[in-house]
This record gives sequence, structure tokens and C-alpha cells, in this order.
Amino acid sequence: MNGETLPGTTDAGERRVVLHVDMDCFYASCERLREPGLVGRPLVVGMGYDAGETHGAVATASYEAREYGVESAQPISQALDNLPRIEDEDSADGVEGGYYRPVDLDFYKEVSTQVKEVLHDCADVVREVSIDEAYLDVTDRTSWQAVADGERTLAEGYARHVRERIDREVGVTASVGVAPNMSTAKVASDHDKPDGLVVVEPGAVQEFLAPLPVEAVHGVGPVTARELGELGIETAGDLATADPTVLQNRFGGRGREMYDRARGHDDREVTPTGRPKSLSRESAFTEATDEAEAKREKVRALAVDVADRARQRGAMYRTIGIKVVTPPFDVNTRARSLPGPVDDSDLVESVALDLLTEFADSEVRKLGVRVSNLSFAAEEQARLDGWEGSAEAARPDESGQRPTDETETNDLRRWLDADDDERDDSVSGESPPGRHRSGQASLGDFG
DNA sequence: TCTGGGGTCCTAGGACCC
DNA sequence: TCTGGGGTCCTAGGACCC
Repeated sequence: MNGETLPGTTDAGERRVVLHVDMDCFYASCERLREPGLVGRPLVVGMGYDAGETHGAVATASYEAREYGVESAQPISQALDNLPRIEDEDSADGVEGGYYRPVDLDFYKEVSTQVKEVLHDCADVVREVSIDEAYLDVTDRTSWQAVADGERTLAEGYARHVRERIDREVGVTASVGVAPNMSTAKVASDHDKPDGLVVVEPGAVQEFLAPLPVEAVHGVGPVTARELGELGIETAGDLATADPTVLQNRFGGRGREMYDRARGHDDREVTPTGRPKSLSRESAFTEATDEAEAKREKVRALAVDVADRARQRGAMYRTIGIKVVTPPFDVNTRARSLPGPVDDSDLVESVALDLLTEFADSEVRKLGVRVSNLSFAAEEQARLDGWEGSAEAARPDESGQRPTDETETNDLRRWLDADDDERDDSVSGESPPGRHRSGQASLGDFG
């Protein structure tokens, strides 16, 4: 192409080549990797499911299982109605039924790591979205240039190569969407699953999107789709030709966003995966309970879990919250922010339990604990070193701890020591002590 | 059909400050 | 006495995604 651009692609952004890689029913593929006998059979992987049980929900169903009406997020009990479990797997040949396995996230993460290694090898910038999904910017590795037969592009060949490498080196299949921007690539990868490859060239974006239902647009879920339907907007094409002012008035910032997406406009850069914003753990009761000690026990366990995970990832948190799901399915959240970032399991536990007291008498079906307002020690330290301009001030002393402001330290100490009533007063009355600047606050630091 | 676990981003109101 | 507006932080909830 000698550096020329196709008609209608004068916009520099249109020359980008973005891949969206979406692993096909990933959990099921992982199970088949270590249990090849499951290949070609209906397979259901259940979350909160134990072998032989009926509780939990479907995390992933293989395409063979989907034929029976088993869907993601379905209760296992319902999946079993649609697809009876094969009880005697050793003599299951020719027997009608499905195979059920509990989720084994650690194993799936190992497989995911192998896939991500291939992806990072194939692209300069990789944004990992989840365990089984990523965006790649491969503009510097390929282009939209047509190859010999004029019907394909270099980009398509490159995407094919990425897919084949994943299959060959890891042994699982992926669907790949190729487009000049992220949102279109995402829709493209969804368009032909499993084992699909859909290429949307810069000049063909609107034409590709127009006939799709609005739900195909990333960010449009069931609630928004229903509201759009009331406005007579059924397809992405309808959305693309709707009045953006009307959309904005009705949906706020999201309105403009879905309008742009439906038109195939998306100038977001593919940026590498960032730090998490929050960490949480949640767990459901087999049956809703109003028993206070059972609830407290669960919250304690979740708190310890979350705090552990935060520590493993080097995260400190300034906000601790709980989630309480009451029947029929009401989600309540409560949160409390601390004066400074901490890394303290006991504190997560005590704050979470304190927040739970409001629900002491409630019937509860599910509980969660979350930490947010995260900061990461190494990063924070580097930033502070830069900002404060004084490496001396920020350097850890011999005990490995950084010098801290004494007033703030005492304030935080007092805040932490205060019993609930006092703390409530200090939070709602006088303002709590100022944010702890060092970014290193930990209960242990003040003992 | 009584609904699993982990996230993200946005909105809206109130407190508080200038 | 009545009268403003802007900005930030916090909490709670909602929609969405995988």
C-alpha cells in the first residue's frame, strides 16, 4: 500500500490493528486439557458446586451442554433438570447425560498464564481483561494491507497466527476479533464462537455493526436494552442513527458512549492492565439464615481471606466494606474509610463485623467483604520520593519503617483504638484525622 | 429459576470547605 | 438578614462485564 490509506481511513486511529482474544468456554477447555476423555462430551463446570451435589451455579457449559439448554449463571439444580448428570462415568459410553465438575480456579490460572505468555509474545501492548480475555494492539506487527488475492489482509493472517500459537502451545481454542478499535474487536470476537476469526476492516465497521441487536454492543445489558426498546431502538444501526442528545438525556454519559460504540467510534488506546481498584471475597449460605453467630463467623473468614490476598498482592487499603444480600435478592453495601492506608487483617475483621451489626437480625443469604481505595507500597514510595524531592525524608529508617508525622500517627492510633461509639462520634462529629501521607500506615507501625 | 463469585465504572446526595 | 457557587470526599446503589 506504500503508506497510503484506504478511502475513508484518513483518520490515524483507523489504521490501528486491535485484536480481541476470547477463550472459548475456558473453564471447560481447561478441564478437558487434563481430562481428554471429556472432549466432545457435554460438560458443565459449576461454581459453589461440589461433586455429586445440586447447589451452585453454572460457570461454564461446553457447547455440547448448551445444546441441552444449560446456560452460564444457571443454578446447577436447573442445569441438572436439562442435562442429567452421568453418575457412573466409567461405563458412560452411549449414556445420555452430562459431566459435572467443580471450578478449580488455580488450575485455570496456570493455563491462563501460558496463554498470556503467548499473547505478550505476539503484541507490544496487551490488556488482560479477565482470566480468559485480552486486547492486543498489533499495529506495529502487521497492517490492513491486502494480500495477493485481495480478499484478505495481513492483519487476518497475523490473527490466524496468534490463534494457532495458542492452540498449539497451550492446547485450548480462542475466538479472535480483529478491528481498528477495541469495542469493534470485542463485538467481532463474539460474532463467531467458538474457534472463530472475524475480521472487520476499517471501511466495513458500520456495515458490520448495524444489523446486530443492541445487546451486542459492549456496555448495553438487559436493563438498557429494554429501555432502548421502548424508544424503538432495537439494533446497533438504530442506535447509531438515534439522536445522541436524547440518548445523553436518558442515559447520561453512558448514552453518548453507546452511541459512539454503535457507530464504531472508539479511540481508547489499548493500555496495559493496571492495578486492581478493589479486592473482595463473598460467599453464599446454602440457605438464608438469621443466625447472628453464623453470619459473624462467615464475615470473619472472608475478612481474613481478603486481607491475605491484599497482602500477597502488596496492596494497602483505606476503605473496608461489607455486602449483605437479603431475600429475595436485595444487595446492601456498607463501607467505612480509614484515615490512612493500612494492611491489617484484624482491622478488616473488626470493621467488617462492626458494619455487620446493622444486619444482626436480618435474614441473610450471602455475605461479602471488600477492601478498596487501594495503594501499592512500592509505587507509592516511588511517587512520594519524586514529589517530596527529598530521598532522605522518604527513606526507611533502620527498622525498615519510614519516618511518619507524629501528630497524624497519634490521631490514627487513637482512631483505631477508639471503641465504636467514640469512633462514630469522631467520624460524624469532628473530622477524622487527615489522610496519612506516608502511604505506609499499618497498625503494626504504631504499636 | 429462588441467583455464584469477582470485578469496573457511574450517579446522586450529603458533609464540609473556601 | 438573606444570599451564592464551586470543589472534594464519602457512602450507597445500580448497571454491566466475565
